[in-house]
Amino acid sequence: MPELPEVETIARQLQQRASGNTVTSVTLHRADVVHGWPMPLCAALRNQKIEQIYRQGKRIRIQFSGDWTLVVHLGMTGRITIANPGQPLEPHTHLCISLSENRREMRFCDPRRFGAVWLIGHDESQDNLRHWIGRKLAAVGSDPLEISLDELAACLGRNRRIKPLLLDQQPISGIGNIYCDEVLHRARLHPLTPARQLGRGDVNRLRRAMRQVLSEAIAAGGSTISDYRTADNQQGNFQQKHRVYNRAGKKCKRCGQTIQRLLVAGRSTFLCTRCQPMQELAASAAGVNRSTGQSAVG
DNA sequence: CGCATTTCCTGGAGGC
DNA sequence: TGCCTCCAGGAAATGC
Repeated sequence: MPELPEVETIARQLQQRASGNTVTSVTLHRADVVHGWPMPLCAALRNQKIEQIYRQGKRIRIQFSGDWTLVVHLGMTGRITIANPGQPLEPHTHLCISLSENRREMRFCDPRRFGAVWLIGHDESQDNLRHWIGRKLAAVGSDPLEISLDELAACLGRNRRIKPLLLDQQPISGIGNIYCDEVLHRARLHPLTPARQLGRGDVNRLRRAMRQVLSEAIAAGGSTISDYRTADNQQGNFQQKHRVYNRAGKKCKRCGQTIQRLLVAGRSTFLCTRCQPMQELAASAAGVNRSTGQSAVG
């Protein structure tokens, strides 16, 4: 399940190995992985130079000369790899972009097809993005590695539980089920804690936990649970450092308590109830930002 | 508004 | 060995 660290790892490798290349040809094996504007993608990208590849939330943006940007969402099982000439096609390879340098190919492969690609203009208007890509995908939330304390506090001033809020890509983009649980354990917050209830100290801990967990995971090349591979087709290593995710029944690496599994927002949720107790309502009253408590109408 | 549920899809795991 | 069922989940749509 590619989340921020996996997507960042892939984007950095692609930027290093593919940018500067010119596209010599494009083969689309499955037309329906292209969402949005019904654009002749292959023709549009041929002979265009790849200017830059970077991450935005969980998406990879590939910027071409000639005003085109290819946005890729890897969904659950998506991969983008750089293949050498003659390397056999993996099953479920949907899009191949041939590169000028050493006849290599950039390949998008996605067995479960929860992923997709969109071709948009560099400066596509928000109206167009909403229309062709969808409201949620058009909106870009704050990056968990760059969000300020005040911004994070503002995101949390909602009447929602902390886990569904972190999984919502609208306010904050990049965290998925695995890193959500890892971050909440590191921050010692119960996944069902009402976000509005968090005090300044909690928010600070949450922000620090996000930065620590995500940057350590990037340094480890991401987490390989099943399908994830880097652009060089390597596995990540961070799964060995998971403290709660997929560890139900095992001992908490911090306190030794047995890790529990819950269902939150329809997702498997792993936590240590000793490290992440559900706080009493009264206990947090002192730290709550009351100024955001009023609901603005109109 | 928030939240649970369902939908899309395939491969891997477990039961018998 | 083989068949069956269940399960994983990102994000959208739907209903309460």
